[in-house]
Amino acid sequence: MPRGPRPFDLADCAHIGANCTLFNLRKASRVVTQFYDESFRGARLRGTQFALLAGIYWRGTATLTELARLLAMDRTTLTRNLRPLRTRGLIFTVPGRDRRSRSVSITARGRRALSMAFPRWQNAQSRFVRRLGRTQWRKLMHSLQAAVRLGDSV
Amino acid sequence: MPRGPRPFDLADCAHIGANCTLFNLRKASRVVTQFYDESFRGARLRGTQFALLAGIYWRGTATLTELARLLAMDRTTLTRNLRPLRTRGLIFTVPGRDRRSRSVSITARGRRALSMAFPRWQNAQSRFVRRLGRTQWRKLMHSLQAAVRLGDSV
DNA sequence: GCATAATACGAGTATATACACGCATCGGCC
DNA sequence: GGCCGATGCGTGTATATACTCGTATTATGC
Repeated sequence: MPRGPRPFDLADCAHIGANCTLFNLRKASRVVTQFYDESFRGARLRGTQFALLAGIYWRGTATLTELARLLAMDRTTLTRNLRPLRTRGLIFTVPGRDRRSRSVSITARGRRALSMAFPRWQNAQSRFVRRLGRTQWRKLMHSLQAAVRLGDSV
Repeated sequence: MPRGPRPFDLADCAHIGANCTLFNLRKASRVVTQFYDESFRGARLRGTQFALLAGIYWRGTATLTELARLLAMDRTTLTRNLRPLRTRGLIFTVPGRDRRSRSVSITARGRRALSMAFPRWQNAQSRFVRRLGRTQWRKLMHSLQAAVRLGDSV
């Protein structure tokens, strides 16, 4: 007769390293972050900051909430990530339509920093695509964007 | 006659959101982390901590450096990530072969926590695979593992 | 017009991540 | 046996990330 559910699923935990989406995604994130930051070493921007600044440049003026949603980032995280950029005068915030909201924009200095760092991004990006192979890279990008879309509906 | 390289590549920066591997990977990482952590809400472990604990369980006893390499994680990051697990008595460290090295192992309490949280992981994992579609999920995993392998040779 | 829900934001707290640096220890070389 | 590079770790510092809570403002229902 059945003994009911096992109390321990420990044996199954052995396969988490191979099967867990979260584990593998974060691991890849660490690897790629370090890969890109190699190219940004010695620059005053990191890869993450460069991408954020480029996002602000691309988006034009946006409120914190809009930008956070665009980046699938918690709003309070965005606020804190903006701080080093703001301190260095690469971005600025002004009151939005409401007296509640604040809008973020890139400064001239920010545009200069962006264009100065662009070759470093290009270097990291091309190194990465070459090492992975363009076909495999495209698959990776498609898969990532499919995963990101899951967040939109939530 | 050629004018040399343009001083500004700002126009190209507009495409970073679509092309940058780092940006898209970190964005996906945020989305998926939140997706998994929904299932771990109310539990005493987060998704990341569960995965780390499962890794320690799977690996058996390992030094910090070995484990960090296995996770593609900076050694000092691992030390800090272990702290909350250690404080709660889910893992313990003993001197290794050397008097320099320290080995990490899971405790009985850690095994219990792991098996208690396993259904939550299973819930998140199955929800994710279902939402993404099994075929697309497999592609994602393959792509991520290919990206991770880039770190091995570095 | 006013009470109330909804929206927008920051601060506090905690984890996740990595680099630079320094300390302790080990192994090899003389 | 002692020096010296290599190895293993922890701490200090800084960024990256998200949740909870509190405050201010706006919109809505009556």
